[in-house]
Amino acid sequence: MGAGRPPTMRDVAEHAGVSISTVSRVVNAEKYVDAATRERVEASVAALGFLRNESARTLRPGQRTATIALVVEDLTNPFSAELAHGVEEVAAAAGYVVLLLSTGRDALGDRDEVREKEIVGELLSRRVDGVLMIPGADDASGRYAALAERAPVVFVDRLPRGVKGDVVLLDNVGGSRRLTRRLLERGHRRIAYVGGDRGSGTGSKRYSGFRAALKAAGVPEHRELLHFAQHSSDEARLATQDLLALADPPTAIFCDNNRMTVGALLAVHRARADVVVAGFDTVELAEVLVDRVALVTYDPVDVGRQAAGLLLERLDGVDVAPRRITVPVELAEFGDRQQVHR
Amino acid sequence: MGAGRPPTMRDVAEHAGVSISTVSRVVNAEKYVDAATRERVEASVAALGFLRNESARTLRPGQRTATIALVVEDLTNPFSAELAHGVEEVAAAAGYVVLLLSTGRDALGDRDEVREKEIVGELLSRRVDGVLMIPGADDASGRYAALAERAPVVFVDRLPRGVKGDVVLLDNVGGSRRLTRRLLERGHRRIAYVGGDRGSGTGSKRYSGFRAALKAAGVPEHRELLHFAQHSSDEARLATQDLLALADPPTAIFCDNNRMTVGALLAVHRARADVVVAGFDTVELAEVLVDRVALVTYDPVDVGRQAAGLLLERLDGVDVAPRRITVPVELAEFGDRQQVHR
DNA sequence: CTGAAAGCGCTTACAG
DNA sequence: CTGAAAGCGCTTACAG
Repeated sequence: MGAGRPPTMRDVAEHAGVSISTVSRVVNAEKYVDAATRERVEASVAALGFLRNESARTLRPGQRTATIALVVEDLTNPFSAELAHGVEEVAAAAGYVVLLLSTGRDALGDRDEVREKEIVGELLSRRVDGVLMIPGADDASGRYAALAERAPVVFVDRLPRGVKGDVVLLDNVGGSRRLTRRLLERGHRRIAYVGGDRGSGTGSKRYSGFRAALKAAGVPEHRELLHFAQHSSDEARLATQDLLALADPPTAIFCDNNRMTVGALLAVHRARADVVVAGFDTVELAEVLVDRVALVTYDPVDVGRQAAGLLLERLDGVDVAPRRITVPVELAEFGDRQQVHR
Repeated sequence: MGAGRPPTMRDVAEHAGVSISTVSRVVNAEKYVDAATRERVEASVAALGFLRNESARTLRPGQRTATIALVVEDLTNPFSAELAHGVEEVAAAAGYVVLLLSTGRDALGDRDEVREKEIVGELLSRRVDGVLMIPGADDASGRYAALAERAPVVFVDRLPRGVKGDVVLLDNVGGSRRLTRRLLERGHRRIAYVGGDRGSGTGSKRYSGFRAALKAAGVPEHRELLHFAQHSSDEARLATQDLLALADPPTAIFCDNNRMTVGALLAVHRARADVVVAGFDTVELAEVLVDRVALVTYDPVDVGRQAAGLLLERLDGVDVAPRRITVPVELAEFGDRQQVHR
């Protein structure tokens, strides 16, 4: 490891007996290079194991770094991981490379703003060509706007308040409403809600869909059935445990993201409770989990592909007003006893 | 988006009325800068929104790119995603950024060598400071060796034949052996094996552990119970289906990675079969899945942290013989009917 | 088709 | 403590 100084174009030029300009032309596959010269240079490139220094190439204004960044909160969430997969796939096919940054969360479960500002600086310093980002809820500090001013940004999953830019969204309201309506159709009237961050655009959208469905059906919400601000599957598990212990427990539990669903499934399984677990997001092996599960599903890989596609278009010079793609979602039911039967 | 040319040190120098050298000193927090000068420069940096161009900095020999690369096969595998999380965490804390590359697999389920060579070129061109890589089984083409010659590489999960370098391994043989022994202790004698890529160091290690346990117990292997080369959970599901349909079906099924386990769980669940599913790797919600599950578990995030740690040490100049870390694994049983009872 | 030269934005001895 | 100058490895007009 750590060999000597890597060969430069100058080394190649000397080896091939041509000028640096000519080496550059060959390396960049330009036309108007004599076939024999080209061959000689290519032989030297191979002989020396020359690989163009990308930092040097990038230095000249107007040159791209061929790098895009993906900023997520936490890659251990399958949504982020699958998203990243879709992004990488599309980026690689277009000759881009992906820089991966995690924002993490602070002790309260909020985005770490300091870390996010640090990340924005990092991205701008490195002159990435564009950024894909799952943003926090708002942009009070102006960090997203500052970023978007200097580089094309495509937001994923939500658009922070006060920022404009391309965005790829899920049908959060529609998905929640349809799932809730389905539960109502099955006869459920006491439907609990176990939700994550209510401040995140995503969470509030999903809750509003849930609410709209109840309202449309004339079914009242029950205070004691609503649990917000659960920050982990473990917290969701405990919340669910509480719900199941109520004198008049819910017959269905709506979970507003995959972490919540996992927690609820665990609690329901352990209690051998007779309740439908309904959730937004795919959970692997859902059908094997609990007797009765209903999910809002979609393909996070596809979300990543679409977001990367939008960004690449911007990088190719597409200069139109901010665009919005909404990825459709589907309903999936598992277990044959979805109906309420109490 | 896409503002004008970003400000350079020269702009800052003019704005502050000092030389470029002085700006550089301030930006790099060097000593021996007059306090007043420093303040003036810092004010100009803030006023102009200056961010040092990292490509330019990097150009000078001996300067780091502060970039490490992580090369995985497929980020949709939770192992890779959690690994990436651990890597990013440690890298970020040390001031490094992570470039994420996926090799993918070709139609036959093998590593795409062409893509891997492309990736190696990309990494070297970008002068990443170091590389973390889950390698393919061998290095017939010499691509890993070529990479390791020019940059510090830490291999993860397996060391390709014919290459030397630091490596972080799991206790594949030991984990498989212990799990298999446990099954034998529970009375199982007909234990099937559903395995992925047998050529990958990982797969062959896990199989040899399985085999060693059977041998030690004097239990013969049965040809019809061995299914190798399953490339997806779906293939594993079908293989399991076949196993369950045998005249004399297995009482336990050993799955050699998480994909296999998922497939087996689905098949067993659908068939309501009375069989223990045993597997290497964690599968989320394992306890909720099937009546009887036994797993070899470990923390992939920790694997990532350890691998990144080794790499960072190399980058800090640690110059010792190739090192090997083996991450311990644990056994976890779910369900209270692990014993064979037929 | 090819080369000499300027310049990209930094860092780093070298003077002072 | 500060500045002028060289140089990192490329690309790109500009001549020829």
